Amino acid sequence: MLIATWNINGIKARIDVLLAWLRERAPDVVALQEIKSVDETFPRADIEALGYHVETHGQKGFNGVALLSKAKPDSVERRLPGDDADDQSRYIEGVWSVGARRVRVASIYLPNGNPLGTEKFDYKLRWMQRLEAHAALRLAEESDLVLAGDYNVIPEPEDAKHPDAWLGDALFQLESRASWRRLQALGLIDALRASTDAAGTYTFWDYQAGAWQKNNGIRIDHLLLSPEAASRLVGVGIDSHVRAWEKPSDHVPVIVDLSLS
DNA sequence: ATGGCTAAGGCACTTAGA
Repeated sequence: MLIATWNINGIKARIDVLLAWLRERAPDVVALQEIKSVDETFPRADIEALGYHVETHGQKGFNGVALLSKAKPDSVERRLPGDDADDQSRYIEGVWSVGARRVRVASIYLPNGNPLGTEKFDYKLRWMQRLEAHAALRLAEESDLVLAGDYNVIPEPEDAKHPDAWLGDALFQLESRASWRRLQALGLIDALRASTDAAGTYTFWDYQAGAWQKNNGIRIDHLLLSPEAASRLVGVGIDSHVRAWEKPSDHVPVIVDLSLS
């Protein structure tokens, strides 16, 4: 079962690229972030024509997450619990039956948090605390769980081409990285790091200053797996070639292959 | 100290991203 995450950076601007990648990869479940669209104007027909079911949690102008899947989910939940006043669309999760197993997949768009010293960074850290609490509840179910998304966290220095350049950035702050580590202390496994310790495995390259051409990237898009899911992990990939396509997102898809059923 | 680009809203430029 192929499960992917991709910050698409605007679904309407990226529909052709998305359809081409869906045809090429034929993933079973796709977690999208930054759809930058309300639910009503999400281009669902084009995606449904390829045989995908579409669940959105959109917002006007920015943010927004979605789940695409070959099979219709048994159930879907929107919003990360823990703050009823939070009206930013950054979380959606679904459950699919695969044989006798139940697989839960979340699409997460974690707040960027810049600039430091502002409410935005506080919001990022509070959001991460809420994610920790929610992940702990889900892990207690002891079943297949994939928390996929744009975490906006550079976990370690080897996850950036120029780590020093990120020292003053919310993505590489000790507090952000500490919360990331606490998620793993709960039992979640970083799928990419379960398969390789290689440096230079990036998922984002800025549009500016020839970052792609210089491979000046960072790894911020992640799939965290429950122990049950991790025991079925048979492959991890970063589809970095998509970054070289016409009109690309600045993020690329990251994908895991789970051997279920 | 310095975001060089891109998307969206809405129709000139601002906000947001990472």
